[in-house]
Amino acid sequence: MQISPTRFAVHPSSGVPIYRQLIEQVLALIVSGQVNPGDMLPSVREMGSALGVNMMTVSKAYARLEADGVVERARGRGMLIAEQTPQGSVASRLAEFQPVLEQAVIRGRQLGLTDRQIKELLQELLKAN
Amino acid sequence: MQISPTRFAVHPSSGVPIYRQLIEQVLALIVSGQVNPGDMLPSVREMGSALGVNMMTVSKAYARLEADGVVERARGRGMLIAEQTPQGSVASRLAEFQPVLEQAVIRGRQLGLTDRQIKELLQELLKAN
DNA sequence: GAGAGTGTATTACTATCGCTATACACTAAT
DNA sequence: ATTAGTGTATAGCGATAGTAATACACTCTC
Repeated sequence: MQISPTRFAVHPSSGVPIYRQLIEQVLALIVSGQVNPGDMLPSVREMGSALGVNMMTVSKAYARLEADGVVERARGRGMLIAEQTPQGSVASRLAEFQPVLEQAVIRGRQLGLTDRQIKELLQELLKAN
Repeated sequence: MQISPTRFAVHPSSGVPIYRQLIEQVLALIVSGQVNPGDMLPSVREMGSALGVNMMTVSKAYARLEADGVVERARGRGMLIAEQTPQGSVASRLAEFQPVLEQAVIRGRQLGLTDRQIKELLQELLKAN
């Protein structure tokens, strides 16, 4: 499937870098199952002109995603969503994930949320996706 | 209580800015109950020389914490841990927390972790602190 | 009021980041 | 081979971030 650039939107003055917004949106599309391995991302020129940003900015986002094994480059043809095959043992992936979740927990606690509120929100988020 | 500077450690070449490392560590000490409202942070000079960084770097961390209401400045005396009284309704705090947790969830999914694994890790982290 | 303890405003230097313009290299189809 | 489509290397510009040196302002104690 050809992924339409209308699936994406950036807010240049949001403080969040454009290329990072694109990365987040691609990842979100993948983990929520809206796009699948083999699907093709819009070309850097197409995406760039649709969003009003330079194609190199789009390329930078794609390059990061490729480095993380999220997409694959098909030379001369474009970028396609890769088969999502996590590397390493479950234990090592959990170890990588732990500090991420831990920071979120600290923030939640600092906001004065109860354990229960945190758990319920997680439950919702897991269900929503 | 006077908080000892030996409770802190920074890794200047870690890529994470020093002042940000300090902020994280102060927050972690608070949410885990290891320090309490009224406790005094090390002076910027003491902390700075103990960690081998400039006192202005420490001051920057303290300033951020103060702006977030985490610590209070006692002019001429030092910085002390503030009473942690979250502002705003529970709903607004949950709204603020949601994107934070959501990003963590996306990362976990991308690492190929199951909902169950994510929930169990959260459970552990909540219990640990 | 002097001294020793606080934090901070100012200034400056460096490195990195984020974005862009342009020219190049590759692939597929004609 | 040519063409039209891919992504990318390179270089440069502007802004911001991170750290530091110095001088200042405040508070408490004596």
